[in-house]
Amino acid sequence: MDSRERLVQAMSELLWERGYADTSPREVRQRSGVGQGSMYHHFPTKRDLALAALERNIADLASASAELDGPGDPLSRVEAHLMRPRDALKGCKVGRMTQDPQVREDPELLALVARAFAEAHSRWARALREAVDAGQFRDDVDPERLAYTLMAVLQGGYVLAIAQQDPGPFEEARRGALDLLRAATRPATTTTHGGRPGADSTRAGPAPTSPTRKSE
Amino acid sequence: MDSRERLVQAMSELLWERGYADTSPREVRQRSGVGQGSMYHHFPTKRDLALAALERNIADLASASAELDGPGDPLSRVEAHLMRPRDALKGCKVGRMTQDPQVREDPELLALVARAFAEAHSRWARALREAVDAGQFRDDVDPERLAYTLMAVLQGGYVLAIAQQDPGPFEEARRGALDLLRAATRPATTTTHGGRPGADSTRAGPAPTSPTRKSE
DNA sequence: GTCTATACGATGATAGAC
DNA sequence: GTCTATCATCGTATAGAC
Repeated sequence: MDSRERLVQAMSELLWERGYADTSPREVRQRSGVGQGSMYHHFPTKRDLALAALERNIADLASASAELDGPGDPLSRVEAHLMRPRDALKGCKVGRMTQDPQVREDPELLALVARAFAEAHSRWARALREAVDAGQFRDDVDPERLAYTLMAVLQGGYVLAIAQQDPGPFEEARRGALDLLRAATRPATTTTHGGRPGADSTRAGPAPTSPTRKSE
Repeated sequence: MDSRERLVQAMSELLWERGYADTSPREVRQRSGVGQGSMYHHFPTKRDLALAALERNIADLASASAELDGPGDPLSRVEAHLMRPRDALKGCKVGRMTQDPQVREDPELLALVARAFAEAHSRWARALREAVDAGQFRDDVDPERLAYTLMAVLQGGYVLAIAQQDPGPFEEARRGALDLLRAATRPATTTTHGGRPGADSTRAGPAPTSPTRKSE
């Protein structure tokens, strides 16, 4: 692995762990094992390195959220992506950037973050719209709005988990969102299950796709 | 206003705006107008000042969330607190601390944040439990879990808003949560569904609402 | 590309006079 | 309590040799 790659890798990790403002070139050099001269040869400023590292982190995030576009029925994809295993105490590589004062002040860094979230939103919204169109949700569900809600549950779940130093609140927060989502699904053929929603982990079977039209 | 108070006030604002790690004693002095000698007389270290300022910010937050315990029916209190006017682009005074690397590394600062969130959670959960007990929700709603979900929507909504530099995503995220909440309220009249214990309790909440759409 | 040496302002204080 | 002076270290580079 060459120096440039090691620098980007180290900075990507540090952006995740410590953010931008409180990460010094010194830490990057120590973690990467790259010397002073090499570092400033490849990246004239700390900010240039951060740009490259942030792009890397954003690409990671985008590839994870690609499962929203995957095969299977749309509601299952949404539920699966919501409940996908995540390290709550590490938080979101990209979401963290929004809390960094020096990122907020830097239009170029902020624009990358804005773009990443806009793309994530559009993936969530598309899957949700497909679910509505397939009759999996009550047809008064607004997919774009709900997409923001689910993204917020994840981003905010990280905040709660870090505050308590415990992944529990994150897991509960998204589980509660899943419960609510299911309350907004269109009634399936026979809903006689009596327990509280949430005993099962993810629903993978074919959707309750009843093509009945709205009755209001 | 004396020097001590001006210092705490300035630091409280800076913690909110820039966090802890990236706020320097110099900035505090400039904003407060207090001199070097005075500052270190009142607060031997930056951290001591931050402790006082964070306690102040936490108290502010607690007094805001007191409306969850207020008069009125519980579901209305929950909805009102969820939708209370908030400056999305400023974010949460306390939630922001969870993203500050130097706060995360400091057990005492982190403990204050943990305690603040634990208390907020218990207020949300109590109001939600009252709503369930009053028959305002489907009785399979888990109040503690839902409390985390709603807190996460707010905390995460700030992240989305800051990322886009637009309060819109925050407003949509919480509005979507409100829509889902209402989908989980107990229907007004009994459905064709078998008798549930307590299904005859008086309803105090809003109509058997369906989620409202964005373009209502 | 990588190394060592150097620079200069900012950070987070401490010392001691008034 | 407040002031000014001083300080060691860090952050963020730049210069120039190899």
